[in-house]
Amino acid sequence: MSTNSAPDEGSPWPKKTDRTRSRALKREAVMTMAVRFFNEKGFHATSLDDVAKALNVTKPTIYHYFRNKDEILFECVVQGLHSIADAAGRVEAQGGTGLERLKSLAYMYAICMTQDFCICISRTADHELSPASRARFRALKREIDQTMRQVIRDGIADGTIAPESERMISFTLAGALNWIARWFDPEGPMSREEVAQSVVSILMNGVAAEAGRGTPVRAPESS
Amino acid sequence: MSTNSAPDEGSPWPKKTDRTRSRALKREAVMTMAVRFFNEKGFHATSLDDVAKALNVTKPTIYHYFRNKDEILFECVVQGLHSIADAAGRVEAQGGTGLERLKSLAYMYAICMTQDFCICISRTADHELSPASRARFRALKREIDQTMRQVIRDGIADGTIAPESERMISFTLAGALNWIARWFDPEGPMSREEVAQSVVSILMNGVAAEAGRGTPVRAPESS
DNA sequence: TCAATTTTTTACCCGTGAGTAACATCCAGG
DNA sequence: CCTGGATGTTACTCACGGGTAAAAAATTGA
Repeated sequence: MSTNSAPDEGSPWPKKTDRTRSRALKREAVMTMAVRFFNEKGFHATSLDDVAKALNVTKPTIYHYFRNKDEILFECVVQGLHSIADAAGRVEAQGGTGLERLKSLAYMYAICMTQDFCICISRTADHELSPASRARFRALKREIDQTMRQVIRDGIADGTIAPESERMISFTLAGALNWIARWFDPEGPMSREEVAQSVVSILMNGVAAEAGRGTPVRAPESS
Repeated sequence: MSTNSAPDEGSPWPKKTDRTRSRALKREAVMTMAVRFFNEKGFHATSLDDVAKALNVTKPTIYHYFRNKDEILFECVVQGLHSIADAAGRVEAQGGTGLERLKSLAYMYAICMTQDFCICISRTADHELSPASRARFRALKREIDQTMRQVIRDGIADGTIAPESERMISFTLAGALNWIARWFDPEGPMSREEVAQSVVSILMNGVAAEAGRGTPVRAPESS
């Protein structure tokens, strides 16, 4: 990384490191504040003046750390996506049946969805991002989706997951899990762990009691 | 309605009716066009000039039929909510066990979520509405939620629905169902009926095959 | 202490889009 | 045919907010 040949072992830390560290810290501070606004008021309704004021600085200061508003949003969702992808990666490596791994994955996913950067994912429609960011956003989401589908396929293969369409299962799970971001309240009656536990259990075992399992849907007459 | 005392029985329809009818038709036309833009580009990113141009009129014409932009969005989501509430009402009246009624409700809900006005509900964050509209929006959603919870309670009482938390069940279902609005593509491989059928079946019966039902979630180590 | 660099501010520009005023047009009914 | 209401247009106002230029302030290294 460094261009000078002197060893980095010297006790007094090189200034450069300190500089970049504090710069990174300030970027983080901007993102943490911004994501809170985005989640509460929405991306469009949040002005960078709002964010700046909340950080006790002025708008151009923010532009010293980010190229534009889009970049801030993008880095927020990427941060969230990384935390989910990490969890997914850990689960993929873990042993067990397909169902066991899917449970772990869904549980971790649910936990993530109660935190700011992931909440931001769920609330961000991709048309809010610039075309370039949008493409990368979608690609990252697809990666996670692929991991999930692989686990589902494994589970269907080993007989622990019901042989429904893998595509429909992943959409259904993603829906229920992403939706958590919309209603979870950290001040509410249940902890994030309890919520995750409960939602996953419902998804895995279904809503029906043992008795009525497998009966077809009866739609009411007319449209 | 009319101030004149003459009977409305005359064969040639009174002009007043015609007027109000065409006015209503034009309001509808505006909404149908607007909702398409809202769903595709988002509410904030849609300008009324866009909508007007697509209808071959100018912006002030739209203001002749709606007080402001908020009113348009509000009436769109209300239209969607009414279609869901109607379905919910029909299901509530229908006989059968709690589970059977919940299945019907979820099925109808899913069908609705593939249509423009309901898609708009799912994509509309309530901070996009004015405080007044937002309150009514929430109230309508709560009504539907109450109906759903009642059905769930009935099902738990009659033993056809698993005795999980009614609140968690309704959130999980709502999430999976509302999410349909985000990914369903009428041009895609499955019809709306097939999608609804499949999602409902997964929700009711769960993802797990018979074998692995009821085993607890194992979270991967660390966070 | 002084020069160079980074960080932050003040003071702007400018495009966009909601909403309006005032004028034109079209139609009924007397 | 002429008047009044409904419908539509042109031509605007105006606030808001993303983004920038340039100067000031703070920091660092010598």
